[in-house]
Amino acid sequence: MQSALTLLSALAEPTRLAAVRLLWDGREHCVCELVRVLGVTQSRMSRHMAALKQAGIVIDRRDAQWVRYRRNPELPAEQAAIIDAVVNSLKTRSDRKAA
Amino acid sequence: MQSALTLLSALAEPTRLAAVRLLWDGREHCVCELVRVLGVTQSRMSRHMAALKQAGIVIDRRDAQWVRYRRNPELPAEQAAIIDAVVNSLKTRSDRKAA
DNA sequence: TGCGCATATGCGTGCAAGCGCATTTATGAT
DNA sequence: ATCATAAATGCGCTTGCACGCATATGCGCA
Repeated sequence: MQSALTLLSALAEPTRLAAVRLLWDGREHCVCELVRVLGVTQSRMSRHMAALKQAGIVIDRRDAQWVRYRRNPELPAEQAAIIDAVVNSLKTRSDRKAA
Repeated sequence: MQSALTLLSALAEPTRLAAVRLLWDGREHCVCELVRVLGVTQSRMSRHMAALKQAGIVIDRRDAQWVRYRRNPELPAEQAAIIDAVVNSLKTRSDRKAA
């Protein structure tokens, strides 16, 4: 049950959920981009990305002065299914841009 | 995004997640049964069930001195899909009884 | 070497969540 | 009426989380 709780806790926060939604396009995104798009402070974004990484949801890669985050390709299928369902639920109506 | 966050926050707590797993058999369960099965105090269980009800995940029904909870049949499909995925992930290996 | 951009982190603060205990409220049985 | 069982709730406490600010670290370029 622990892994499910870890996953759910990681997703149950607005900034992190928004970040996961963005990262779920399968591509890489640097922290500075997320900061710009989501309109949050840098330290806040950095910490939340560290939390998502800690939860095993994303992985990071250093690229010059940037750190690029992306969806963890080794995420177990059962957990990926949960996130897919969550992200899918965000596609509904006004959720496309609403906070 | 709010409804997804509400749902995720409700599930991201051990006692509530355990309760949801039990209730996801589709049948009714009174608080006293959950207290016994999950081994938690009565006030704790009562509050957590109130939280799940508040989140729209379950509904309750008074039956004599008991209050019977069950899965909310009117839960939107996108949200039900999330919970289904979560509950399904709990079926893996040792998660059957582990806390 | 020195500068600038990107990212991480130490620190202190405020707030919300979860808890147990005790009590109250419902309901039914004797 | 009294009592027993079930459930909810007021209260106070503790803890963990998220936050911003300031600073440190990593990296490339001039």
